[in-house]
This record gives sequence, C-alpha cells and structure tokens, in this order.
Amino acid sequence: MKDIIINALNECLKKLKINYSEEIEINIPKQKENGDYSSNLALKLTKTLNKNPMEIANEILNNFKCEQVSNIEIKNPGFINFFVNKDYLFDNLKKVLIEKDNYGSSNIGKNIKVNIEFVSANPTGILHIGNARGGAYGDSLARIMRFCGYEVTEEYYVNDAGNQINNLGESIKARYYEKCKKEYPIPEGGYFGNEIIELADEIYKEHKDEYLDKEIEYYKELGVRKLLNKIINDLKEYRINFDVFTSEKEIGKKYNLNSIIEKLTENGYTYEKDGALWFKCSELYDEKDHVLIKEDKTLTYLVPDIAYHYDKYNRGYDKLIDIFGTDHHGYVARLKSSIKALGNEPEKLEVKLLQLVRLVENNEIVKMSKRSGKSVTLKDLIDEVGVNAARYYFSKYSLDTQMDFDLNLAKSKSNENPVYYVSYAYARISSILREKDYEEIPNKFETLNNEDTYNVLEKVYVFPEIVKNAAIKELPHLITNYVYELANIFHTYYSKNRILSNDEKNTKENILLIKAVRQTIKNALNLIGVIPPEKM
RNA sequence: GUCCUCGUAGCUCAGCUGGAUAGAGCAUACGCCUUCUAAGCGUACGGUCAAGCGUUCGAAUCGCUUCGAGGACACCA
Repeated sequence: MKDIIINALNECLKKLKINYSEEIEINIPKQKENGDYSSNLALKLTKTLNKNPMEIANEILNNFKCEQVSNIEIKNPGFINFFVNKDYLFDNLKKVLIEKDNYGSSNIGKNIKVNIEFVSANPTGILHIGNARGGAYGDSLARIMRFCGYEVTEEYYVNDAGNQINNLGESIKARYYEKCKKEYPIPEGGYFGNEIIELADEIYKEHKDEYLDKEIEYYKELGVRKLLNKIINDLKEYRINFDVFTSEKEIGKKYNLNSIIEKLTENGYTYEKDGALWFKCSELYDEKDHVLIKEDKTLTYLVPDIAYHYDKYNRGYDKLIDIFGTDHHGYVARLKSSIKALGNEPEKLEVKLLQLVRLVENNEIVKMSKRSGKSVTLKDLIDEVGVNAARYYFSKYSLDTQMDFDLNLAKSKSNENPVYYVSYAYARISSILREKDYEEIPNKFETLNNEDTYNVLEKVYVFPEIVKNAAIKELPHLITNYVYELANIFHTYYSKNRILSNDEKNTKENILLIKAVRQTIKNALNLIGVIPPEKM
C-alpha cells in the first residue's frame, strides 16, 4: 500500500515538474483522524521550492490520482493524509490464510550469507543468566533473518585451549583430591561452581582414589567435554540449536598460530619491544598496541581470536555478527584492526554489545561472581519460569538497556510476564476454533466492516514489514513489541464482538479473521523462540 | 584521567533514517463475567523526555557542554 501511494506521488511530482531526489516517506499516523497513511512531502519540499508547505500540499492534492485512495486531507503545517479503501486488508487476510506459517517471510536477504556468533561461553562452567540474554538475542535474530531469506549460520566459539582451561583442569583435580581427602590447591583464577564439584564427584564415584596420579590433561579434557555437553543441552532446552561449534584448539591446528603472526609481520603490523612481540593496532583502530607473544614466548589470547576471525572471513560470509557483553567492548577495536591488518574488510564484521544483566533480589543488587559460584544459571531460570517466559522476557528489551533481572518477580509472579498475555490471545482463539473451524476462503468478505475488524486487519497487515525492519535493524524486540500490540488489539476486539453467532456468513468470516490473527501470533512468537499453548 | 554505552510516568520499558496531542505494562482508584477462556476489557490518575545551549519550518530523536549510572582501559582470558 505504501508503495502504491509512493508511486502515485512520484507521478504527481512528475506532472508538476518537481525534482525530488530523496525517497518519499510514508508514515502511519498515530491518530486515526490523520488518515491511514500520511506524507511529509510538502514539508520537505518547502526549502527547494521556497514556498509555503500548505500551498505545495494543495498543488499535490490537485494533481494526485490513485484508485485505492478514497480521500485526501491536508493538515497543518503541511501533512498530506491519505484515507484508503479497505480492500487491501481483505486481500491480505486471504494471503495470511494461504501462506500460513510462511506469512511474514520475504527474500530481502536472498543470497546473503550471514554468520552470527553468540553465547560462546567458556566451557569452564555452566550457562548463567547473562548468556540467556545474549542467547535469546542471537537466536531470535537468526530466526528473523532466516525468515527474510538470509542464509544464516549460528555459531558457537569454544575456548577449549589456553590458560582458563588449565585452571579448569586444576580446579577439577583439586576437588577430586578433596574428595579423596588429599590436599591440592585450587589455583588463582580457578573455578568454584557447583558443577566442578559434581564433576569431581563423578570421577570419584567411578574410580574411587585410583585416579590420583592422572595427569592434568585428563582433567582438562574431561572438564571441557562434560561441561560443553551440559551447555549444549541447556541451549537445546532454551530452543537454541547452533549450526557450528568451532574449537579454539582446532583453529590453532588448522592455521598454525605462528603463521598468522608472520602474516601480520609481513604486512608490517608488528614490532618487538621489551622482549615481547607487539601488534601495532594503534595505527589502525585501537588506542593502544597489544602484545601477541609474551616475554616468556607464549601467545596471548589475542592470537587465537585473530586466527578465528581470519577463519570466519575465509569461509566466505557476506556479513559477520559477533555478540559480546559490554565488558568486552575494548576488544572490538583490536579485532577490527587485526582483520584490516590481514587484508580483509573490517566493515563486514558487526559487533553487538549487550549490557550485562544485573540481578536484583529484595531491591538489592546481587553480585555474581565466579569465586563464590553465586549466580543464577540458565537451567535454574528455565526450571523456575519456563522457556517461553524466559525467552519472551529477554526478547522484550533492546540490547542496550541496562537490564535488572528481578529474582522475586521471576520466581513468584511469573504471571506478570507479558508472554501470558500474548499466549492467552492465542489460546482463546484456539478454543473457539475447537468449537468451529472453516478452511474455505471466500472470494469476498462482506460482513467484516466495522472499525474493530479494520484495526485487527491493519495490525495483521503490517507484520511482514515489521519483520523486515527487525531483520534490517537487527532488533528482535520489535517483533516482541509487535506481537504484544497484536494481542492487545485482538483482546479488545474479542471483548466487544461475538465470534460465533446464528449468522452463518458472519461467523464464517469472523472465524477466518481470528484464524489469521492466530497464525500471525504464532509466526511472530516463533521468531523469538516462543511456542504458544493451545490451552491455558 | 581517557574512551564506549545509557538517562523517557512512582517502578520496568517502548518510541530515535527529525514530524502532528510522547506510548504500554506494573502500581493506585473505579467500573464490566446468565453469552465463544476475566491470565481479559474499559475509565481515571500519572511527564520540565537528566539539565543547558545549538542546528531546523519542526528535536525525546541530530551536535556540543554539564551532571548522573554502568562498563572498558594487563606481557589475564
């Protein structure tokens, strides 16, 4: 509909011999009395034409021709408001009923390969509530982009090498020794979570104290394997299924990290100082240089990460999206520098930073820390409130709000989560459809001609555009807001209008209408990983 | 100290490629179940969009300054 009006306006400008290079904007006004659609074109033209906007609007009005537009009004200071006949709404209603699960999809991302890397939590513990936010965002974005035709890979980078894995091994060993009533220290930077103790218990149960002389490699391998497994299972339950897991260890083998450093050196981006090898990233995007090879000849964390991103570039994506916590934001400049230094285009990489989730209990901030092992795990959250509520909750907010997660609220009054409001709309409709259902789509809808049905149909109509917008702007919460509003409009409609009646024709049309609403709710919720219930 | 992100109703948040009277939920008060699910609907209350200056026909939205919150500034990862 927007395009139709834009075309008509363009024709009109041609007729008036006005040059306007920008794209014409059409908006849906907040106030109903300002029309179904409106344009600020006349206001935009004031400068170039050096005329009063009302005058310009009038000229446009007099030369405007469009079949679908039933009425045009001009309002101060120069808005042109279009009133449109409602046929398109019914065409769209048919479309929903035919396309079903595909309603809202598009191919704007056709032939565009996107890699979204997220969660990527170290396998040194289990997932916590912060991962729940990043996970919900990343997976929802992937679903939305796929729906728009992008070729999406959801990827998890497994840090299964390096110092922290040593610490993991040592931590498990220490707990195992403890179990065997022997002394072994938990290292500086070690891990204190319950899951570590559980792993040690498992070893003890199976082998008693026969494994005391096992090398550290044993604990490391076991820890990574088991913890990653737990992580994957938790994610599965949270409805996230990664396409690719890339291991830091494997990347190291594939590229030989020294060859990456050599490449950087060849391109002139390294130098030696104080016995270490430095990366000259301050010449690119960073404020400071950073060390690649330490004085003791070991590599810093930066090197495998550079290699990993190099690998992602080699795999031929058109776009790479990384999702980090804001605590890693300093890291972005380093990464981009390395990409440039290796001869790739840093613009392809987009880093999304998510504000960390703060836990609040009894109006006080709960500190999460590795040392105390105190945090809320993803698993706890799912068990407590369910996947639907959790995913909905995290999909509601834009990434850059500093979000407080209220434990009391989550646990005690989960009904306050708006997911129930939306689910309720879905369940209500489902309940009616169990009473009566129709498949056959009429050529013409004749009885749905009151303001309430138009409101519902209009909301259903904009869904595909909302999806595109969410994909382009990479903002899944637009979907969440949309589906809430749709539920709201439906509830209002429902409370005022009877669906089933003696009027067979009207009943039939009403049924098809609410069926389309249900379909749209389902499609929208699916994009944020929520599965609505048939009954509540 | 330097750099990033944020500041919208009592609370939690939408709204930001500049548009018309800034929106929801929760909380508070009051209505609505003999009819398809009241986990619902409706009404009221609630705002110097942190503050100031600027750009513009027009600013919550863009720019600068100040204040406040969070984070980053390792030869840790």
